[in-house]
Amino acid sequence: MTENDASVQSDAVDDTGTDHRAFWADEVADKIETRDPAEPITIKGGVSPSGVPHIGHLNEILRGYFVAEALRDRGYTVEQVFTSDDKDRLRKMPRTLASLDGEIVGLDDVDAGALGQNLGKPLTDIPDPFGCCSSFGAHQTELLRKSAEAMGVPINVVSNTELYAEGAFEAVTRTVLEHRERAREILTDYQEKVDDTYVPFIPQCESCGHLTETVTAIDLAEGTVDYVCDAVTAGDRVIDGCGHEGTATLREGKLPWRFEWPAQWTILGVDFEPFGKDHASGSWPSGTEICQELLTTEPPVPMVYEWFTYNGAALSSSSGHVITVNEVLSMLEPEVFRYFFTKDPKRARDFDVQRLDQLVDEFDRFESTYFDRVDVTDRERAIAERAYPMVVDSVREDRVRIPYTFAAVLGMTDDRKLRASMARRSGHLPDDAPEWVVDDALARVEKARTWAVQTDNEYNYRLAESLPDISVSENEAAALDSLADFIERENPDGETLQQHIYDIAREHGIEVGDFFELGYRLFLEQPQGPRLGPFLAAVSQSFVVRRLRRERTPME
RNA sequence: GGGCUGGUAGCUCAGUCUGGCAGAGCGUCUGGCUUUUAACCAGAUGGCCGGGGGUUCAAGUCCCUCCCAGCCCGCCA
Repeated sequence: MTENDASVQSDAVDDTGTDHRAFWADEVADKIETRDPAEPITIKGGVSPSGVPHIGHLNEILRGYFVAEALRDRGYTVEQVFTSDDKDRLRKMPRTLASLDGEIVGLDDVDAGALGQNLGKPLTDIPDPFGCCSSFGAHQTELLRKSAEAMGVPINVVSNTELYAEGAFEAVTRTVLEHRERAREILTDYQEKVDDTYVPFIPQCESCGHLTETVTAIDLAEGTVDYVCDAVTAGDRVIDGCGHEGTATLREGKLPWRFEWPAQWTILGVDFEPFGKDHASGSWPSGTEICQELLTTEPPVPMVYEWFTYNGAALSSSSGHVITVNEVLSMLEPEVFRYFFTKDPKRARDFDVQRLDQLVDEFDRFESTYFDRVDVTDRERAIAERAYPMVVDSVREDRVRIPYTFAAVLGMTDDRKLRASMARRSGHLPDDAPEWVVDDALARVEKARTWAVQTDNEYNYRLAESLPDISVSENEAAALDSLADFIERENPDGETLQQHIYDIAREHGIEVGDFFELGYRLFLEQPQGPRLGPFLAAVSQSFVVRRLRRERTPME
């Protein structure tokens, strides 16, 4: 995230002398570098902000981020821009929406009519159903901006609508219309339904505000097109036009996506852009051809990324199967989620919430690799050396990570002191750790706790703050008292205590399993739990003793 | 139908561009005093590298072919 330590700059040139790079972002950076780009180097991403922004959209930001960092590390000035393609038409109702604080809501909870009555218009010409932004498009763009911010990626968010309004597209639009014959020819190689009537400009009806497609005349001298506001098809449905016949300037409308994308490259001078596999065999090749033949500019260095799935199924804004950046960051530290994006973009990846612990463990290992604390392959080391500094806010070797599942266990109490002391007593936090290390380590507890609650998995315990209502036999009572005495007297470590629990159970003729269960019920109000000895050893001694004696004193 | 991208251990994935002993983590199993108890440690287990064919001294890796999944070839991104 910050300046890299010069000592870890890795040229990653292997001993065969070829320029194979361990980290994919360096391979991309190589390609950009060989084109001798003007500074600042421009890296772009972008989405049409019509549904709830989800973690898949983050590819457009994070993939570029790592390339940007790789280039910055080589001394280049890099600007990362993100176009919100907010002049796009709203073509159907999203199933869910998100408030500015990332809360997902159904259509019932907002002024859905604001959207429904405005199908066919640009997103930025539709009122915000939440009423908080200047338009629905602005609201959606703000969500994306906040996602990038939450991920700690500095990007310049550019509104497409504003680019049109300030005339940034005008020259390119003119060029495209001048060469509309050639434009049509190019497109027919990629799309079947491009016919003689195709015009690469979509005017906006001055009467109803819809983006319409029936252009009847083009006057380039005047810089206008005439149109009829006919119905347009959007997906499987038809959006009616108002029938108005009018004239639009080249700013009063937009380019079709296939032209808009290369136009953005040209206007913004884009050197690199990552895109999803949906573009790979469609708008990317047509876009490059349009760039080179019509606009006589060079398309950016491309990179295709595979899509994520979420809990095994495709992410889909329209169906509502989404997980937002906010939701992820309630369960993961930002650096862990950034780490997720360092993995090979060409690989389809599932974001599996049930197994977030695995991702976090992997991150911890990645961190340990950087600090040379684990035995790994050369390749793993090379990637960690390169990518780790880009992933964390600052490189600090004395940082301590509590294992994620154990952090979830610590979430059994809300008491910060108790969390810290349990972490210390269990050996996951050094006694002399400075305050910032403790804060940092414990930051994971809330995240892991949220994960445990959300997935309701086996780490979702709650420390019973008051004495659970359970009955114990005389025999069991004696055993519990004896255990309490032992703990009070010996202050044993976890393993000693674990051993002693067995001994006491046997001494009192209680089934070992039953005695453990009793212990779990007493402390967790559940029949099972973590290894009881180490667990009780980690909790405050006086609390444990009182609880074992079934005293109704409040927790300290 | 045509094209693009993937398919490696039970799971998550490295390794494929540039051919050289099939890898890691997790899980599982076993052990850690007479002990089922989710956090620890040690060891072990784990594979038709999607199938088949070819090139090569040597193929997970290169070539051909087939199967499976996703995407594009309408709109939109």
